[in-house]
Amino acid sequence: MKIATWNVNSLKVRLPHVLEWLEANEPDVLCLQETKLTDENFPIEPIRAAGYDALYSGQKTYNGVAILSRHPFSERTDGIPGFEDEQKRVLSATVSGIRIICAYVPNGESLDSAKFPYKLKWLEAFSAWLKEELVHHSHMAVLGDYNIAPEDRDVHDPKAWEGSVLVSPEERAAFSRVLGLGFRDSFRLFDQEDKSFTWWDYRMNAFRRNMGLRIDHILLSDALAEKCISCSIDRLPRKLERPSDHTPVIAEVIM
DNA sequence: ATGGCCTCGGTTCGAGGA
Repeated sequence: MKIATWNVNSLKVRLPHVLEWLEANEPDVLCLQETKLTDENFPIEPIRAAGYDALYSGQKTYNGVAILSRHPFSERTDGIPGFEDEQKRVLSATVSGIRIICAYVPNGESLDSAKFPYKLKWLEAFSAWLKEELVHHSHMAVLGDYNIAPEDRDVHDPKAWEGSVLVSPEERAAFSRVLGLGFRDSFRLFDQEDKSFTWWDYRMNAFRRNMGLRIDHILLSDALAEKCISCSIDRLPRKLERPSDHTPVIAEVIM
C-alpha cells in the first residue's frame, strides 16, 4: 500500500498536477489539504475518471481536506469528535484495514497571535482523540500538513527561524506528545538526504535556494511502522508551472 | 532590506498562508 499526503493550496488550481501525480505514482491513498473548495465544487468526476474515489470536507476560501483512494472507504469521521470547530481540517476513514487520518493542523500565524493558542488547543484535542483511536485501530496513519518542523534539521536555517511559529518548543512538544502515544515519523525510519524539506516560501526564490521546512508528515502507529518499507518526499511537482508551495510525501507499507 | 509570492473573494486591495 502506498499512502501519501499533499497540501495542494487550492485543488481548483492544482487539479492538473494532482491528476498527473496520481498517474505517475499510483498511490493507493492520497490525503489532500487546503483544497479551498466547498463540497459542491469538488472535482469528483475527473478524480473518478483517474480511478479514485474520494471523501471530502471543504469550505469556501480556506482549509478543506480530502482523501482519495483506489479502495473502498468505511468508518468516515469528520473533524475531531467532541472538538467544536467550523474550520474543515480533519477527515478520517478506514481503507484496507488502515485507519487513515488526513489532517491540516492550524498554522498559528505567530507566537503572539490569537491563532497560536488555538493551534495549541487544537493539537491537544487532536492528540487526545488519536490516543482514543489507537485503542480501536492498531494500524493507523496520520498524514498531513502539521505546520510543525519537528527538529532543527527540518529547518533550512534554524537560527533565522528561532522564535517563529512552526518551530517553537511548544509546538515541537505537542508533536512529540503525538509520537509518544505510539507513532513513528515514517520519514525518519530511513536514511534521508540532509536538508530534506516539504515546503518552500513562494518568495525569495526559496525553492531554488532550498530554503525550506519539513512540516508535512506521515506518522504511522508502531504496529504499522513495522511494515513500512519506504518514505520519501517528491520534489518534482514543486518544479512545475504554478506549483503548490508544498510537495507530496509518500510512504509504502507491506500489508 | 523583516519585504519579496500565491490564492481567494470580489473588485483593482485585504486576509491568510508559512
